[in-house]
Amino acid sequence: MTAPDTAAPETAATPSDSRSLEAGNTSPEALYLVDGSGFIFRAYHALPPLNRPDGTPVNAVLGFTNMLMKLLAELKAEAVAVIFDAKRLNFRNEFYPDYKANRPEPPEDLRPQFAIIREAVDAFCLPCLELEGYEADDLIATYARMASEQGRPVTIVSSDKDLMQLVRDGVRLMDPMKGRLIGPEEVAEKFGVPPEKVVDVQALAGDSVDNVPGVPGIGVKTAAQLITDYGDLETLLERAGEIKQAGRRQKLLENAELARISKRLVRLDDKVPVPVPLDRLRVREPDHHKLIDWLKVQGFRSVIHKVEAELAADGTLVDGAAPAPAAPAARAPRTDARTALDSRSYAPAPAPEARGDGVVPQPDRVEYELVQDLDALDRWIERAREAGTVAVDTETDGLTPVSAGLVGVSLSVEPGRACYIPLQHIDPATPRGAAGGLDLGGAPPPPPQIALADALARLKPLLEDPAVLKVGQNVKFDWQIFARHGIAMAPIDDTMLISYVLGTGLHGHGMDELALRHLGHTTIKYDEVTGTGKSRITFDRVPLDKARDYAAEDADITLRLHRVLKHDLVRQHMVTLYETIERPLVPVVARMESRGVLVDRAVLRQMSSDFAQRMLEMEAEIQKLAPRAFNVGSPKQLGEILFDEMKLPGGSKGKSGAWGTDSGVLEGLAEQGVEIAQKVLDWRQLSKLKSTYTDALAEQIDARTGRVHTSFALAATATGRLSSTDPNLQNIPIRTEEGRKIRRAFVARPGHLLLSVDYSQIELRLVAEMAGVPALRRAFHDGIDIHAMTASQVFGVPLDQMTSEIRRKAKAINFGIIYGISGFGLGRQLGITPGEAGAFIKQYFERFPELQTYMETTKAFAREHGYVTTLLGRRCWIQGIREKAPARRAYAERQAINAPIQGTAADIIKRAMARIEPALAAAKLDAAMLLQVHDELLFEVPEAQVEETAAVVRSVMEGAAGLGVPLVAEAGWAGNWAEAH
DNA sequence: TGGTTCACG
DNA sequence: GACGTACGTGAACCAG
Repeated sequence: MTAPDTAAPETAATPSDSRSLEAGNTSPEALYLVDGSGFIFRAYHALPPLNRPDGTPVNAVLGFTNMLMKLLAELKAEAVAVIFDAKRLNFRNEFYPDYKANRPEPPEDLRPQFAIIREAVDAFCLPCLELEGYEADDLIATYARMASEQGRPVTIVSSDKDLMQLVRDGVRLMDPMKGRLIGPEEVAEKFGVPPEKVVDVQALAGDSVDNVPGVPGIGVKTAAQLITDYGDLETLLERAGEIKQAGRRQKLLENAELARISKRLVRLDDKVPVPVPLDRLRVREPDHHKLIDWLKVQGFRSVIHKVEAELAADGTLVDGAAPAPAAPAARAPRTDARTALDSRSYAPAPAPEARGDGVVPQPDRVEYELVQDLDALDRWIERAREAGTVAVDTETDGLTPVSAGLVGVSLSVEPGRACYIPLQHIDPATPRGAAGGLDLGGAPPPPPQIALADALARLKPLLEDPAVLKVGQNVKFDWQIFARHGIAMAPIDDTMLISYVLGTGLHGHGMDELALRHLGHTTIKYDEVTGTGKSRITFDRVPLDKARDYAAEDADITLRLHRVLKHDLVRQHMVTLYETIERPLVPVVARMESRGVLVDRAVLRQMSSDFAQRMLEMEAEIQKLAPRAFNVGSPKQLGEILFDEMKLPGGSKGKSGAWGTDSGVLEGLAEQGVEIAQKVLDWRQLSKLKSTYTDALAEQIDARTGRVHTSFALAATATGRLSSTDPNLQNIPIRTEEGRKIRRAFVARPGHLLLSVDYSQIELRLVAEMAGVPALRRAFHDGIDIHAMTASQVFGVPLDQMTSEIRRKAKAINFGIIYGISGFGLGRQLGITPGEAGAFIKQYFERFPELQTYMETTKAFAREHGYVTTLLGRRCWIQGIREKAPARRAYAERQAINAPIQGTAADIIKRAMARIEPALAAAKLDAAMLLQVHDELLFEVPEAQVEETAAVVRSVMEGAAGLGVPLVAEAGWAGNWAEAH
């Protein structure tokens, strides 16, 4: 295929088009070459699904149209060509068939948009080019060379890094999404070599996206170093024997030919036969009737409005004749209003998991089977074995993994095809209490289903088969259910965790949300199946056909999500984090939850009644001090009493119009001798302890295990931390003496002790490491009191003259650094004015300039990419970092500062957790990990093994990161948690 | 359901 | 100079 008939620049162009050049125009005409193919995908991912009135998907078309308008309006380009890839195969495939072979087919709803996008180019009267046997990039390279030789400036509009090799003086790259210009300097920054050597670097480093092999084990950094040292690829390969590092030398010697092939793959051909002469690439005034008609067909009403508004502003009547085709400048409407595409450039970078390329062809129809006999089950197991990957989901009669009964299992091995195996269903009409297999006479018989034991006996070998990958959504739950039936599910993958790794902080990772986001599929909701509220039934009472539709869909969707997300994981280079940090944690945390922690109910009960008693007394006193009776537990009423009726000073109202009565406010009043304020504070503390801890915790003790089983959420936080719910065991009191008592109720079982090991100052150590602050690093190396050291440096007080007051200030600043410091926040913490706090911060940064640089660099990175990264490579997406409102942006910037620190600490303890179990096993120790509290791990240990266990755990924790700054873990043990610290 | 408060790291 | 604040969580309670 040559130039497509939709473009028709040859027929429309007249000799007059090139007049300005022939007339010897003094400023040579700038040429813009638009990488159309690259754009289609960017536009597709940037916009949500969108259909035109006839149902045809057009989200990529709209994105593309907006981009074209913006380009023409903002750049006032005179010469533009939009260039597309012709076909999947090109000359590169002749000598390397695998080139781009890992590129999946484009998504189904993108395919029809390719032709429409060419219509768009035509509607704007722009040349639309492609060349069979070559890629768009080759055409771009050729035109760029031709124009460059005529001394014309060239701008390549693309975000494809493969085009960076074309950059030179007079040829620049423009990233249309970010609006960033890329010249030789930026290329050198990215590749570590000047543009003309980019191909050599790429040839060595390879490219997994395009399936360019490169030399295994050599990345961009190493490649740039080698090319810089040896000058070019050929010289390097000839002299590879001289390389000192044995591994690198061997790799290069072995893979020299691969590198040469890679170079041929990545080097663009700048001498291809162009379909349209260079001087015909001109912008012409679009035919507005035609343009608007076309926009109408697409249903792009907002674009039409903009075109019309612009034409009216220009005095060009829509009804009037189109201006002469020879008009040299683009007359496309200016778009001041933010288009959908515009807004992308202000929003966070495109979601990494935005599905690129239809990895999963979505089925037109689904086939969900009810499996009620062993033959059918065996057929499914066989299919799973053949496929090597099976999505698994369990249905239970409860949400608590330690007690929920297994009701059924669903499996899927190919998109659109799944089964549900009911195992413990009962007839919906069974009277409550008659379940459980006991024949109480009146109960109707259960529906036909395979006996639980028989089914599990067949499933066990499959679920434990090392050659079959079991995929689940929140697979920790299913793992626990199966574990209770003697099945150790492995190996596993978890779509929720993959999604989390790709989009930490970007969105939720529940299945319903993921199905909608990636598959455009609305799932059947659990509530629709079981009902809600009082009339909710347990899943074992759901009629089988309904249960099948719901449960099989879960497995089906999980499998389809797995294909999409696994692919994105590779593309986003997040495989390592997922496989080394997140996935190994699933069984570890599952075991922690299943073990639970022993809580002494008697201690809690005693405390509850003690608290209740004291609260009653306090409340009586409070009422006596108040002008009238009120509800002490109501902040609203308290505020009215204190500030409206008692007219106390220092009150301020929040945005909801209510008086603030938080502890800070009450403490202020108490200091002035307001008795009621202190009493309310005391009452509140007890109220909190009683309702949130002593009462609630006692209720959470599981009837069958006698222990408390929290649930650790693996994909909940924006930084990579775990969180704990039902109950939250990560916020058990410790800071006050009264609260600390609650920890005495957390005990070890007979013959055991609780061992607590926690990282000392891990976040501050990470700051020292990541920001590279020599003074801080040295202090940690030397084991100096870090806050005192900081105080000494910032306030100029020698260590031996340090006072606790000065140290306290330095400590507050150190913490402030971790939180993304602000004068206001620090001032509030220290009880000084924001101005005074600002002066401290300034002094601090003068002493530790690396910190300020680090913070600025981090913010700039977040602004550019939309995310920040931890030391182990986790990406934390920061919403609002490009917000114009200063307050919101400042908030996002503080998050951007904090996330890499908090997130790295989270990564490190996760890695330690995964390593501790094998380390204990190797040392023949029987300790059991029970809880993780961000920088602390709690174990239940046989008394005789405590010291040895402490040593093993400390050593694993301290060695979990391998940093320059030492990590220190401290251990303590006792019969209860309060004293183990 | 949203706002407030407060427990933890 | 305005913006409205320290970062990350979850649970209980009140009030509408």
